[in-house]
Amino acid sequence: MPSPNRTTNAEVVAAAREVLESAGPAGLTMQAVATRVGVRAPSLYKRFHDRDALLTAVVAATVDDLGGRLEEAAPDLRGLATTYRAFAHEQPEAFRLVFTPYAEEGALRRSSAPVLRAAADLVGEEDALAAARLFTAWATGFLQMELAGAFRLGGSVDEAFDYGLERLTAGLTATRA
Amino acid sequence: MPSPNRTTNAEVVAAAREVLESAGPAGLTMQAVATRVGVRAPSLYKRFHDRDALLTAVVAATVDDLGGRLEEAAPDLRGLATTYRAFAHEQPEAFRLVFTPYAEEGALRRSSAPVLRAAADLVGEEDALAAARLFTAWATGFLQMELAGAFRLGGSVDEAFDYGLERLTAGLTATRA
DNA sequence: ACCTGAACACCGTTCAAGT
DNA sequence: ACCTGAACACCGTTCAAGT
Repeated sequence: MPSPNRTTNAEVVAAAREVLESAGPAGLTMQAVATRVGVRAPSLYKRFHDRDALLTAVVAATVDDLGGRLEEAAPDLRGLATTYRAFAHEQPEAFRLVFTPYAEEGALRRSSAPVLRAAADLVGEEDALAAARLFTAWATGFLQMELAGAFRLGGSVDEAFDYGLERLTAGLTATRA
Repeated sequence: MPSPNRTTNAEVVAAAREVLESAGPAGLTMQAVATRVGVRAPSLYKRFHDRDALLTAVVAATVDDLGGRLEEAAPDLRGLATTYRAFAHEQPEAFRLVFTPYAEEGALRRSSAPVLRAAADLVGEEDALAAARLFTAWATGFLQMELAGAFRLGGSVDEAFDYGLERLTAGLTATRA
């Protein structure tokens, strides 16, 4: 058996995540990833069908990572929001890709369990899904705007985050009109 | 004066927006845009420094377009949310780029005026900015998730949108804790 | 069975030469 | 003054040939 495996899928994905964060999506080239794991670019095609498939794997690993952090977070909306935001700040480039067509629904569903539980605690099982979507949409949008620099003008971003979280929670617990 | 202008910046941007929607970001090549306006790719560099500059112009035009739609919308949060969502469905590829580093803060600020007014009507001038950010973050995140297919499983997307809008409005108008 | 050099297609970009 | 063909660098991808 000549030429034993010189790398693994997991190692390639880890290298791709590092390249993504340090060089952005345009810098995430097959050659850059290959060099980092010590092979040549064509070898990556034995493991991933094409660059898109590698990107999909990168996003899946990112979502799993995020899901793990959320499992460890304080199990209420404030704890989840804080953890979610810290993750976005730590891995901004990968975070930007989480809600794109690169994300598979399976990974997204797995990572949303902690949010669903916190939502159910707050509003009951019946509205849990809609409440979780409200929370996730707000947090995701807020972080995308923050990362895009849409808050460059006016006011404290931290205060806007706190205000949003507080009003959102108030809305979820307010009696139904 | 030989070789009079064979196109204009506005025409190039309009062509780029069409290519973007029909072929996605990867299909938005300088050649595809050039062909559509009847010149060769190198000619575009007389008008835009590089592809990134063209993309920035595309996003600016998109944000201005969105701002105009919001100005014409019913001036409350429900009217704005409906218009915002219709725009995202009509130009999904461009919408995805609005909250990326391609967006300039100037355009974003201009297009946010209607949201700021609706927010001020609801919560008063003091909290208008934070309330507008809460609303915009939720709507943006919701639409990004919807476009990414993150709602493929479970429940009606329309109902989730209505629920979010209703709870959000309730939270903004609830008395402060 | 995995890895690689060589090759090809395609794209962004530059620039000298046209009109 | 704007436009273009030709050229270059770079990247994704394929594949025959190595071990």
